[in-house]
Amino acid sequence: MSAKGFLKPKDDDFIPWTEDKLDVDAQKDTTFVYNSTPSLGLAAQRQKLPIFKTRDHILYMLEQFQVVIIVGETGSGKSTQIPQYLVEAGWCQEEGQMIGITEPRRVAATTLAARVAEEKHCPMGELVGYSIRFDEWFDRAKTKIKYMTEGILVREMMGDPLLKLYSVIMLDEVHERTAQIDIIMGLMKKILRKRRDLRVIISSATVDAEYIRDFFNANRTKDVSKDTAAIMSISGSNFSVEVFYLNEPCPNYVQSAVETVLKLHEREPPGDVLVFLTGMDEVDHCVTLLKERTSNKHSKHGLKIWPLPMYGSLPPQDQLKVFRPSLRGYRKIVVATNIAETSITIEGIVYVIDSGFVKLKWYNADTNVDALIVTEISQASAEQRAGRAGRTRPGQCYRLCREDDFQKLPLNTPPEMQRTDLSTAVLQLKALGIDNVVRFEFPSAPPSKNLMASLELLYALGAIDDNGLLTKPLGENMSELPIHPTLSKMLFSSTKFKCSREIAAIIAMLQIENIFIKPPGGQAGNRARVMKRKFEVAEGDHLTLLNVFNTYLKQKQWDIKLWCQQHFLKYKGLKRAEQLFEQLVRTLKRYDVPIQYSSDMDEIRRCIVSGLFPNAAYYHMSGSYRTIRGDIPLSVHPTSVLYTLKQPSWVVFTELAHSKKVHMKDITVIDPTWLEILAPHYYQKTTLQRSH
DNA sequence: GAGCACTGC
Repeated sequence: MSAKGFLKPKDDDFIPWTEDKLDVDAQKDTTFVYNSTPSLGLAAQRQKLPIFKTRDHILYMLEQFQVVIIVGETGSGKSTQIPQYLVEAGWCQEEGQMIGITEPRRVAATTLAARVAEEKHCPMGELVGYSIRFDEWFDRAKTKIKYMTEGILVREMMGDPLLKLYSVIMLDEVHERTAQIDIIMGLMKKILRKRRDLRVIISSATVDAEYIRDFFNANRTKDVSKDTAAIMSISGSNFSVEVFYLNEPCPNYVQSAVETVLKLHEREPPGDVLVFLTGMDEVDHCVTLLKERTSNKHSKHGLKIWPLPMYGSLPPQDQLKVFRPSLRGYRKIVVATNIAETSITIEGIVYVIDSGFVKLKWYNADTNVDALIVTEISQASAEQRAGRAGRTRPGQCYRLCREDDFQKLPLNTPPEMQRTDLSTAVLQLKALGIDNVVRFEFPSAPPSKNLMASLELLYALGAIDDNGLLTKPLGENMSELPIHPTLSKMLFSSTKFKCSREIAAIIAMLQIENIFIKPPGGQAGNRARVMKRKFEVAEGDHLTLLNVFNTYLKQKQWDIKLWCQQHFLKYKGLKRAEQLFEQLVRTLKRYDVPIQYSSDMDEIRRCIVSGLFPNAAYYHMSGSYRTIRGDIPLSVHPTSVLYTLKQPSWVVFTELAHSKKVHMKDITVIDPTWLEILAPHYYQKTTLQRSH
């Protein structure tokens, strides 16, 4: 059955291996006692889920252990069922106590809450509720099951350090190891020492279960009966997936993916295909190649192929196409970025082709910013991708590498904490009472170089003092805002420049990427360029964004969607910017910062420098920019308004994007004397003169 | 001449 060029691995259906391993471990830790309480009032449908037979087991484990790590595949129903079991078993009987469940994504929090509310036949926000930014639906008196995003729980910890509102916290999808979940786990370990009654359920899908158990296990003796954390596993309802490898390493995975699609298409029975590549360019290229190679060609099953791209920046109407079932006589080939690994699920996929690569954020301590780098995926990630083939029936996964090389891949993707800019996380930890972040028990310690760089930045911004303590009020106020510290500094210094309203607007706009729609080439492309030019100002991108935002607000009376369309602006993006803007204004008011309108563009630019001064660059005689500190060569990003204008001598930027070159994004033209005045502690006059 | 995916009182 296997397509040519692929070797069948030794009896290696990928699903059972984690499970077997973990089951053995769980058995070692404890003797299971099943109590036989009859489960009353449960819908028959719920009882059919694979998790149901382990219901009593889970409840038993929770009585024995403070922390229970549950390893289960998607489709086991753990995210919807466990909270209900807990309520049924009386874990929320105490007045006002709840079960809290964290999710890494907003959609997960809302859709899970909706499903559980439906199963419980209750209106949303009563017994079952959710809380995500800008949208919450729960009742302090009635809600017993609350789904939320991870960030929300971190915020709640700032006001309720022992999480007294909760009797059980369930952390879902912990294997994704977001920065927020690592903060939560580190703090949770401290909370558990103080609150013996609190229980934590950790749901994870991969091999890091043992690592997490050891992290939480408070038992330092050899006597396993004293363990406080244990693992149990739940089988899912996924079908088996047969895995194939290449005989020879492949030099070009896009090309190899195309060939694999074509071979598979000719030989294998009907069923849709999902191809994993790393970025938009590769996806578009692959789709083009597939279309070229297969015009009018039918497979032996009489099928034609229907290639579709899928990535985050694709217009929503095009994204929706991948969810449509294949037309009769067609085999759907979805060519996607990592978006299809966890964020979206496409039904009907039977074949997965995995390039083995992904673009990941990596912090660069030299430039002080995150860069996107094409990286080999981990084995765990590869399993997750393969699993996408087994959702409706047994599937196949073709890995575009040799099996030997696959075995050499890291088991897990490094947690976000070890890869990305830590300044926001460090500021949050300080606000959560962790004065010495170097000694904080991170589930996985970040590189100390990165930690030091973030402390240095926070110090330069004035958020922490000589002792590393949060300054009052600046550092404390900054930690409350869900934005990068350079931006929150900018916001709080806006009082001095009497332009808080405009700075809030600029920051809100910076949170939305690609506010300008770029139609694919031709006449529309030209019109879009003309429209964009209407908003552009020579001072740079920040003031251009302010211009767009202000003009948008003025249009409000009229048909705003049409206006956005005519000006090639994303209506949804602007709508969200407006929401963010209002939230920032509310926060400012809470701190008694007056909301001041300003039309003094120089003052606004000075205020921008007061936060972005660490990201300053000058025009070098070599014809490109250089960072003032470190002398790293930089270019203007093609989306910047400065790209087509005469290159100014001095700029500050918000972000860097690494591709072939390092590009500055969202730039403002500055006067170098502002750096001397606004950041004398950071730049010495001599450095600036040398650069000039 | 260029954009993995998320998130946040």
